[in-house]
Order: sequence, then C-alpha cells, then structure tokens
Amino acid sequence: MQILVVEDDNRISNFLVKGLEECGHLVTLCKNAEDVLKQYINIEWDLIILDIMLADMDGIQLLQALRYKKVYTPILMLSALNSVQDKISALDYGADDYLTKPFHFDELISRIRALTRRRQYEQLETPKAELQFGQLHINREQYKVTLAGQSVDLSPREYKLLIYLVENIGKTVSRVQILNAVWGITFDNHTNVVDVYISYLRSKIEKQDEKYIFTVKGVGYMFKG
Amino acid sequence: MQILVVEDDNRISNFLVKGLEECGHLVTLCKNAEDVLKQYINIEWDLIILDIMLADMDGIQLLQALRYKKVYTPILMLSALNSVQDKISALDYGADDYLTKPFHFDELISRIRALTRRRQYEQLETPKAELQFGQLHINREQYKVTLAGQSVDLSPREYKLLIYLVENIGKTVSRVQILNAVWGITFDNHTNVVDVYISYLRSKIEKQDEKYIFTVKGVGYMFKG
DNA sequence: CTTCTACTACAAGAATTTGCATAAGCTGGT
DNA sequence: ACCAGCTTATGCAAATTCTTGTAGTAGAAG
Repeated sequence: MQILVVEDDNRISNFLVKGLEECGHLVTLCKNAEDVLKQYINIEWDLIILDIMLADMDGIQLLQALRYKKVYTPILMLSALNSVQDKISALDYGADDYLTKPFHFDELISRIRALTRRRQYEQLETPKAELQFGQLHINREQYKVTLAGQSVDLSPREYKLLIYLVENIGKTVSRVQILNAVWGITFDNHTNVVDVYISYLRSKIEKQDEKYIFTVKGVGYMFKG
Repeated sequence: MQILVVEDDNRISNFLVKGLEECGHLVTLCKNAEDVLKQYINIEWDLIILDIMLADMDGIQLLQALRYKKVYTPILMLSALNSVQDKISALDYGADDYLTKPFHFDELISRIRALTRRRQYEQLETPKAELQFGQLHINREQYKVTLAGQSVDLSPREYKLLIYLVENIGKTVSRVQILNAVWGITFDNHTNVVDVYISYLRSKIEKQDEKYIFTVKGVGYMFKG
C-alpha cells in the first residue's frame, strides 16, 4: 500500500518508514503540515499516518483541513499524549483511528489492516500474497519472485519497483510517480534511476517471448499481465 | 503465548518467568506499574499476570487503569494476601482470576489454561509442544532443542528468537518486528542485536548442509522447515 | 526517404549501504 | 567479585544504489 507518514521527529519517522517498508508498503515521509497540503494532497494514498504534534501546525488542524478538502483517505493519528480528551477530539474531527506512542509495531500493523480492510475487500486483486502473470510468480509473504519456476534474485529497490508496477497493472505510471512511490522523491532532480532500474528489472524478469514492462514514450511505463 | 508479568519481587518474577518460558510461552517482565502504562499497554498480550502489591502503584489501581483504557486482555492477579476483601475487589475491578502466594506452579498453569482456552482453540496450529524440522528438534514443553540428536544449549534470548521465527515459519519477519516481539523494544532501530543473535542462532543450529534461517535482503529473516 | 530531435536503454564504475563476524564492554544474579 | 548472557561497537566483504556517459530508437518534419 502507499502510505504517507507525516511526522517531524526523526527517531519516530525513521522507525515508521523502515518498519512499514519492511512490511512491504510504499512509504513517503513528509516532515511538516504545509507540504502535505501543498504537495501531497492530490496523491491517492491508501493511508495517512499523522502525528498530532507537528512543529508548524497542530495535527488536528491538519486533519480538519484535509477533511475539509474532501480527502477521505483513512487517517491514523499518532500521539505522545495519552489523554482521553485528545483521543476524543481526534476521532471527532474525522480521524479513523488513534494510537499513542510508544506503541508496538504489530499493533500498528493490525490497525492498518483494520483501517484498510474495506478497501482490501473492494479490490480483491491486491491483498493476495501470491501473484502470477504468465511465467512470472510473486510471493509477497516471502518476498520471492520466480520466473518459469526459477528463482529470481531481486534487490530491495528492484522488488519495490516491481511491486509498484504490478499494483498499477494496466495503468501507465510516470517516472515522477515512480520516483515518488518507490524512491520517496517528490521533486524532479534530473535523475534517470528509474530508467536504469527498469532496465535491471527487464533483464531479470523478461525473456525474449515474455514481456511484462512496456514503455509508453514520453509518459512512463506500464505493467501488463 | 505472549505473557506480560508485572512483578517487582525478583524471587517471584524469576520463578514465574522461568516457569512460563519452560512451558513454551514468550514472557516479558515489567517491574513497575508506570512502565506497563507507558510501554506495554499497546502490545497485544495473550495474558497479563499482575501482582497486587507493587512499589509504585497499587495493583488494583493499575488494573483499573488498564480496564479504563479498554485493555481487555485476560488479567490474573497475584497476591500474598489471603483476605477475601482483596480478592473481591480485584475481581470487581475487572480481574479475570486471582491467585494467592505461595502457589503451586501447576495451579497457575491450569488457571492460565482456563483463562486462555478460547484463544487456544482458535489457533490450533501453534500449540504443538514438539516441533521438528529436518535434524532440528524443538521441545517447547521442556524448553529443549536438539540438532541431530545432540542437545543444543541456547540462551533464553536465543530460544525466544528461535521460537518467534518458528511461529512465523515461511513468512518473512522484519528486524523491527523481531525487536518488538523478542526484545519488547518499540522505538530503537539503531541497534544490531537482532543481527548478532541471528548469527548466534545460526552458529548453534545450522550445519553446512542444513540451513533454517534465510536472510531476505533489505527486509529481514525467514525460517524455513 | 532522410534527417533531426527528444527520448530511452544500458554499461561501467564510484559511492554507499548492508549483513555478518568478532571483539569488547555491560549487567544482573549468585 | 565472578560468570553467563546481553548489548554495543567495529571492521570488512559483498551487495546495492546511483551517477555519468554513450549508443540506440521512435517518430516528426522536411
């Protein structure tokens, strides 16, 4: 899933990003409220994790702002405060769940699962751990990819890229989108890493007769099953 | 099962932790009430064992606090007092069972079994006491591991780690997840203890031709049978 | 059909990160 | 104080990531 983490404390954000990525999610980190409203508001996230205490804006305010702008993405609030009052006001203003720091990572995971369950039922393709396209087989639980029975050794970045493409199967995704989702880069810094990694992937998962990644010239790439 | 023991008397806590671990449970010890509310409250325990006499807070108060915070984990109270009054108030405030010290370990076990019976029925796969993977043999009842008939001497931490990996057999578990489940650490990701212990475990339970623990690059580790 | 341009593919190597082993420092229980 | 077990620190090899540079290609324009 694509998750936006809004958190200015480096320790916690680092922990969150690392942990969520290790669980197979595509995570983007944003360190202040303003940027959320400016840059990230138009991206379709599966989940937003929002710290209630931010340097530039109260988390509740941001929550309100998002809901006002008709962003109905599930939002999970994080807080160091353990007060009931805060919890209530967060839920009142439209948060979907609330978690106090420090928390157990497995609990975060289970709450994320609960929050996005509806979504998962709706799109029955994604929650499957096992995916297959022709000769290509992906096991998301074991992070294992096989091609015609033979194991394919992908680096973490290559794997992430593949997952992103597969999650957007049939849709053309731009380099900027890929950079955003897989690398967490939000501005164009004139790099061609995406091209390079597409090339790596192709060399590893495609054969002469079996192609999965298609170039859409001037736009980006598309995965076809 | 994952059990939290809240007890400040070393003699008793040691006895409890050792005994429960020997019965194949994953036990975390907490020596004061404050830490329970701060650090351990969001972890999904299967059972909490709570001494009624703690240095920093009355056990009943802690019990109340937990229930107030909607923690519905089964709680078993321990007390040196034999007074009926205490027993009643503990049960009134939401404890699920009550046991007076000194007690026979067998009684504790049978009460734990009663309290968590539903849970045990639910997960019929895990409670097996005897596990075998190739040459590797784990007896959870006796807390004993053998490799090709030869006894393997694991430290408590090593054993806990092994059990966690085995319980997630075939699934990749991240370092953060391991740190959470085996160490109870929620916010420190600048440590390499997990790596070190994986290394210890491997040196003790693996041979040239027999491998059980597989590294999933950039993600974590996976146990394969 | 040829030329041109913008875009794409890929190779090679530098820089960084990761995983692992080992060693050294700590800690709590006897 | 000692010992076993736990944690932190360090160094190294290998893997991964990313930049740079060049060759190649599709498609528009002449």
